[in-house]
Amino acid sequence: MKIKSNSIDLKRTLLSGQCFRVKEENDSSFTIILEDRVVNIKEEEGYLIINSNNTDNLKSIVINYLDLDRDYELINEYLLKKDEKLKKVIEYSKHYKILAQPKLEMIISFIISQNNTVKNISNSIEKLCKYYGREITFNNNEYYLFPTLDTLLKLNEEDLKKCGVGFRNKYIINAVKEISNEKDYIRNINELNTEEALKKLMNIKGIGMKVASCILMFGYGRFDAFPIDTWVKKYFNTTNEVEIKKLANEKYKKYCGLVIQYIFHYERNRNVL
DNA sequence: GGGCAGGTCTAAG
DNA sequence: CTTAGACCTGCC
Repeated sequence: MKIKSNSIDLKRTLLSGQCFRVKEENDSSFTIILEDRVVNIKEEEGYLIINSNNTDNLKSIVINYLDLDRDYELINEYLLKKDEKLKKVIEYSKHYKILAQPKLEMIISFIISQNNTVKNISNSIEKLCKYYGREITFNNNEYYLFPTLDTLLKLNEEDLKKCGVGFRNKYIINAVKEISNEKDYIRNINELNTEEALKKLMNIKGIGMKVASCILMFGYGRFDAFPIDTWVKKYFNTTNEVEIKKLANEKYKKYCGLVIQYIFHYERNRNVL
């Protein structure tokens, strides 16, 4: 299958640290695991060549995941008008998009991310999927889906330790319980405004401000929830999160989270990607 | 080997 | 309400 690329920069978008389960292949295509299937994407002259073990509804799933329908050009123009100093940041990030990733996976993944390195996070998630996710064969390789809520619910602390998540095992068990205790927990989050959604997520032990923001940003496409980390603090030259938040909210309004993510991307990756 | 990594919880002032 | 310490693990 072939769709227009809408000038997405696959490398920067997929390898920038927002996605923990992506593999860059030798032919410079990318393989990702998306909900119920394995998908390979290759960029070619303004188009994306898509392959998958399951072609049902594939087009709209990929478009949604890569956020291809959103007019980033328009947003970027708006932001640049608001703040000339963003020029370098936006120039670097203009073909970078915010992925819309599976929500449960985001919740668990970002709980694992706390006080951790990207490499460790990826390893843990990979093991979690390999041990407890459904196996899929694609192009003669084995892949594993992210485990379902019901499967996760059956795991004990030892099962999780085997995945190398360490002390976060208790957080995951607790989170999974909370989520399944409320009917449609995952969907209910989406009914709330961003501030309420953050609060609700943070009721789960192991989810703080940073993790909750990441979940809303990368799972729910909330461009006004944003993760403040060391890179962002460096850019603003202050460690005061309240100050950064206020400043960004006032200046960039409903795109403040996107700007923060651009800044993170720029500061963290510009020397390597 | 010690230190550290996209944080969060807990206990104590 | 603010602020140290502790925390699994793997890799530099």
